[in-house]
Amino acid sequence: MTAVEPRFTRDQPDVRRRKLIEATAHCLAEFGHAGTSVRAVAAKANVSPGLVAHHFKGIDDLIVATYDHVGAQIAEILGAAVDTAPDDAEAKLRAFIEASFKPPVLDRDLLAIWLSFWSLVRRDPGVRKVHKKIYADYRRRLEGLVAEIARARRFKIDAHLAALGFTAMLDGLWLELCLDPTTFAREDALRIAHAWVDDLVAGGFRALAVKRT
Amino acid sequence: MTAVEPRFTRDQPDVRRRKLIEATAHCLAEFGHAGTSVRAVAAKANVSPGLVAHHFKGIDDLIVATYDHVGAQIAEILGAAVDTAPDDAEAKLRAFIEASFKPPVLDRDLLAIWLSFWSLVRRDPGVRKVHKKIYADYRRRLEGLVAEIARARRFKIDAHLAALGFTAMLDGLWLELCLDPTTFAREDALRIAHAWVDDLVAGGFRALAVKRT
DNA sequence: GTGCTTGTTGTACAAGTGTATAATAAGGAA
DNA sequence: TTCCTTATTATACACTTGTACAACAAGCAC
Repeated sequence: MTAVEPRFTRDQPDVRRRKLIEATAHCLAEFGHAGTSVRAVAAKANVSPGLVAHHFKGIDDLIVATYDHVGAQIAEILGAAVDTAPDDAEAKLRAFIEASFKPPVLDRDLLAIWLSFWSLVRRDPGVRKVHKKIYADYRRRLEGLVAEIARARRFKIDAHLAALGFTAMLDGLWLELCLDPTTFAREDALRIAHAWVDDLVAGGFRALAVKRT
Repeated sequence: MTAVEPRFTRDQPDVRRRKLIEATAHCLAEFGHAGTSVRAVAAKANVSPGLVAHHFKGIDDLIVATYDHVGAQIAEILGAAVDTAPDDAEAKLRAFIEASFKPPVLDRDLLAIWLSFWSLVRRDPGVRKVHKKIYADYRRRLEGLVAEIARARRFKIDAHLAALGFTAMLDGLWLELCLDPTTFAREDALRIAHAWVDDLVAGGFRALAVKRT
């Protein structure tokens, strides 16, 4: 009854790919972009280096897949926060803010993934495409909420521009908070973001009322 | 009269360091973080690889020096925009905005430097220190202008928080514009940033009036 | 001129990189 | 069971990387 345990286990391609993607995320978090190589990922996944090449074109391809995967997770978390909030555009916008500034969104490890992905955007058209899609979805959701608030409160605003600015502010706060949590706290970021909504609700940003030409 | 030209020229250490720093900036812009090695920098500077090691501890040290150098340049450009603007806080703030969204500040090459520096912040305490200093200076200038506007217009605001939010928005717009200039234009970024100032001048962001506890 | 300091080169080496390859074996199908 | 597909391993190769080192020479002091 000496069960000979197999030297390795076979996985379905998509299962193995997901495991490799998760290993890549851990490597980026632990070693950064420079320390994330095919071999490092393979070691993290307890797998031979050759297997990585069998499933992905290279380390860049793997990072793109990781961004795609993690990006979808984040979008789902933020989406869930909006969906479970009361049926009111302002409440949903505030729920979005709350979800943005707590884990797992507010997370240094996540920034590490984002940074190495951003550094690929310029050189790789495929990467650029994924980045564009994720950000477009991200902005569309906020733009819809802003437009709905304006409609309910009966004032005009260029929701597209307003959402662009709001997205940038959230992004900037998130980035700087992940980079260096000592300069200001997440409570500060929350106050700033909520104050922006206060101002929007009060009919602020009148300068953005006219549709851009 | 066959002038034997010297095989190489000797530079003062600080001169050579600056040349290497500029070569590093070019490498980061052209090849990205992954393609910026001691050898690549040396080649770009028409210098032997060994010389880089003679002046800098390694490639990371060089990137930090590059960030420090370029960061000071940018601070100077933005500072000059503020200083040459009319003696009015609002005008100065708007001049700051204008300078932020045109070259050489709005520049993909600059983002490449910033990205590779950000990716070092987490791991290296020295890098963290430089980053902290540059951002503190950056925010202090904006905070001063915001406070002056509030004083002149006789309303209360937490200038610290307001400047934090404004900085984040400028950062976010700048980042996304450098990453992908096709989604929105610099004119959009300008409108958004100026609208924020409009709102500030009109006494917006009243939610930030109370000093944080 | 002469000598000295040190910026600079060229080379060498060990370690790490991506990738290709043949050999292996896990696990489902028949 | 037997066969077959292919996920997986192990190894090898050519290349790049950071770093160390001795030799060299530019340019200043004298």
